[in-house]
Amino acid sequence: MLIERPKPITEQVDSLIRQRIRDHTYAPGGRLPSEQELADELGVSRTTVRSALTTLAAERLIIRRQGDGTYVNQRMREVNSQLGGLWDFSNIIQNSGYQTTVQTLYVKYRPADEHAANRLNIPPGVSVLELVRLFFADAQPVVYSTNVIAGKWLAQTESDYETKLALHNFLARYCNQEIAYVISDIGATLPDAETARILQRETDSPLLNFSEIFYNEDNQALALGNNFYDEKRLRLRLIQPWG
Amino acid sequence: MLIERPKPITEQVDSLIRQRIRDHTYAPGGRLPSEQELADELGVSRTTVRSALTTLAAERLIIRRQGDGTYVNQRMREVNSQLGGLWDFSNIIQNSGYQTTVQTLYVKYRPADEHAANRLNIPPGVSVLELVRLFFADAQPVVYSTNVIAGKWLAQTESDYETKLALHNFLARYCNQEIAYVISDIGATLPDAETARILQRETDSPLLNFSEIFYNEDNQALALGNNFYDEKRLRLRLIQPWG
DNA sequence: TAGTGGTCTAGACCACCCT
DNA sequence: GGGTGGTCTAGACCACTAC
Repeated sequence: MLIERPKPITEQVDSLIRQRIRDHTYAPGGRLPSEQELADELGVSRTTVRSALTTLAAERLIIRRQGDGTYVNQRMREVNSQLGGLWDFSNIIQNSGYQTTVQTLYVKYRPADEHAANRLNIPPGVSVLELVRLFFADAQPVVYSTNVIAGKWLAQTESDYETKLALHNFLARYCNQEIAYVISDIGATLPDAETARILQRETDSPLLNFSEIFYNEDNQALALGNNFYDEKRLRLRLIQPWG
Repeated sequence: MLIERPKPITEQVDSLIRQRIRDHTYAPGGRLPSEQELADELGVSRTTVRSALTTLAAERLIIRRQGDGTYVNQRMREVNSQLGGLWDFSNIIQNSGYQTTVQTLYVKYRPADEHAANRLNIPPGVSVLELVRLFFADAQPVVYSTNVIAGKWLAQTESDYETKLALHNFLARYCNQEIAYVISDIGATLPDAETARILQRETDSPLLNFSEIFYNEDNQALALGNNFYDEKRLRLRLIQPWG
C-alpha cells in the first residue's frame, strides 16, 4: 500500500548539511565548503545545493556572505526554539540540554464540547480523543499539555496508543496526517489550583499559555492544543529570522 | 554615495504577488494564475516565479497543490503575527484591524549598565540610546516597550529623532543597519506598580514579556528590547509553518 | 585576480489532478 | 490527455570579498 519513494535530492542535501552541523563536521561559526565543492562532492548541480542552503539560511542556521563564503551560525546554540516549533515541547526541552520525560496523565475518548467542535470544525458531541500529558525537563515538570484530536482522523478506535509521542508523530502514525501549519494564541495566565498542583507551582506565579490549532495542507483542522508552560523553570528562547 | 540598484526580479515578483493578495486581486481562498501564466505575464522565467512562490508558500501565505494549482491561504486573515515579526508591535496592532498610535514616554542617552553591556557586547558605561514607548491599539494601551541601542551604531548624536518609527525602520534610518534576526525570551510576569499604572492595568493581571536582542547579518548585536504585552486587550495569534 | 555567493534563464522530465 | 506544480540540470553572467 505505502509507496516508498526516494526523497527529493534537495531534502537529502538539506538533511545531510544539518547533520554535519549537528555533529560539528562543520564547526559552530566555521565555514562550509563552497557551493561548487558541495555540488561536486554529492554529484548534484549547484542549483540543487543552493536550494538546500536557501532553506537553511532562511532559518538562520547558516549565514551566507557574497564573495566570502557560508558559515554556521553559532548563535543557534543559544536558542531552544524556532517559530515553527513553538509547540513542540519535547524538542524544546531536548534543545535546552535536558532529558525529556513524558508522563501520560490520561488518554480517553469523549464527546466534543462546543468550544472544541467549533475549532475543529466538527459537530458538537462527536467523539474526540483527549490526550493529557506532563512534560519534564530532567525531573522538573515544565509543561502541562492537553491535546484533542478529532475522532474522524483516527483510523481505528484502538486504545493502546503510544502516548509519549510528539503530536506530529502521533498524527503521522495513527492518523496518517501531516501538520502543515499551526495557529497559536499566546497568553499569560495565573494557574488554577489544579494546574498549579500538577506543575508543582504556586497559584500566584504566572505561566505561559499556548492555545493551538493544528492544520494539514488542505486547511483542515487536525487537532487542538492547550499548554501551560512554566518559563520560570525552563527559559523559552527563540530565534526569529527577519526579512 | 548611495548606489541605486534594481531589486532582484524574484523580490519584485514576491512583492507584486503579496500586493495582489492584499488588495484581493487574488481573493482569499482563490486561485492564482499558473506559474507559466505568471512567467509569461511578467516576462520572466518560470524558475524566477517559482522562487518567489516558494518564499510565499514557506510562510503559508499561499498553498500549492501539485496537479491542481496555487491558492491564497484565507486563514492568514485570522492571525496578526507570523514568522519573524513577533517583536513588531506596530504591525501586530495594524494586522488586528486597529489604528496604531505610538506615544514616546522618553528618549535619552545614558551609560550602559552591566546587563545591557553584556547583551550588546560593549563595555559597561559607554553611551546607549534608550527609547521608551507605549503602543496603543485605537485608544487602548497594549504594549509598554523599552529599546536600547548601542551608541556606536548611531551616526550622529542628534536628538531630533523620529521616535515613532518601528525599530527596524529606526535602525535603518539612523544607524544604516538592517536586522537579520532576533533572539527573544518569552515570559509571563505580573507587572510592577509602575508598569501596571502605565498600561492602566491591575498588578494581579499577568502580562506577556518579550526580551529581545536584535542582530545584523554579521552577528553583531544592534539593540535590545524589553516589552510588556497585554494580551488580554489584544490577542496575540500567530501562524507557525511546520516542515 | 581568483574564488565566492547572487541572479536568472531555458529546458527537460516527473507526479498528480481533473475532465 | 492536457494542464498543473515538483524536481533537477547546465550554464551564463553579475557582485562582492579576500588576497
